[in-house]
Amino acid sequence: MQKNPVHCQFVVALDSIVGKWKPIILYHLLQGKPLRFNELRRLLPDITQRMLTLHLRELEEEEIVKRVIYPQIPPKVEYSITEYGMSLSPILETLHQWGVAHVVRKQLKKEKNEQKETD
Amino acid sequence: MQKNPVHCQFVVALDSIVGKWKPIILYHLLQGKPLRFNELRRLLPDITQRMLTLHLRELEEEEIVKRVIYPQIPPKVEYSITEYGMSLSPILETLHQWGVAHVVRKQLKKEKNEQKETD
DNA sequence: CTGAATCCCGTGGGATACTG
DNA sequence: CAGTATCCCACGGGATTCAG
Repeated sequence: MQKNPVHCQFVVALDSIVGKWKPIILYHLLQGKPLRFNELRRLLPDITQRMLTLHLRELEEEEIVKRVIYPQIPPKVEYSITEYGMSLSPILETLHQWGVAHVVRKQLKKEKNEQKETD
Repeated sequence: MQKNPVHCQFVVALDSIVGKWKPIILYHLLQGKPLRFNELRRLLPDITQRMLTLHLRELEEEEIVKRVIYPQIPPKVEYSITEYGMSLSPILETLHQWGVAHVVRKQLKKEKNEQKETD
């Protein structure tokens, strides 16, 4: 191992971001408002409880997300982005912009192909 | 599907970048010089032929990487970054920087913990 | 409400051998 | 040299059930 050129550490960053639901979780938390477990669930209708907790735990582990437990019945837990997690904001923004452009590009290409077929 | 808020398209970008070896492949190709198949293999000592071809095919599919075949014996194939692929450069750079910082941060934390233990 | 525990499956990726 | 073709396995992720 450790053969990665030091100049190539995006993998590290990717590890923190990758996971089927992490991006969208981060997206919602980056809105700023702390969200309860079930609020997140509602925002991600297709996620299972299991995956939501797993991903949140991982993000918490890396101090990207903060978990606050209010000791009361019924339980209340709030998740929010940490200050450190905020540092991801610009890179997610960049990724987002590229993503949008990429989608547009693909779409244009598709239309061109369909154009050809009707020729 | 299609429930992703339009404002959250980093997934698209991530798809183009993610894959065990894609980042490092891109890193090498972004150096600018076209590389032959076996040159890439030598640069990624642990990758299998299979995975190298698979990842290159995927990158080619998205027009991030260009594949040029020189019809000769023995065969010669060169891979290079496309102009479009170059547009990934800034986001990889950003990811890289964050990755480095993240590693440093983790290291510092680890040292702090070890410090505590010796108290 | 916020989880943890099980069980299960598809697929990304590895090892190895073969080919024009 | 630059790949395919097979076979195989680990693991990320899903469905479902139980619990404080």
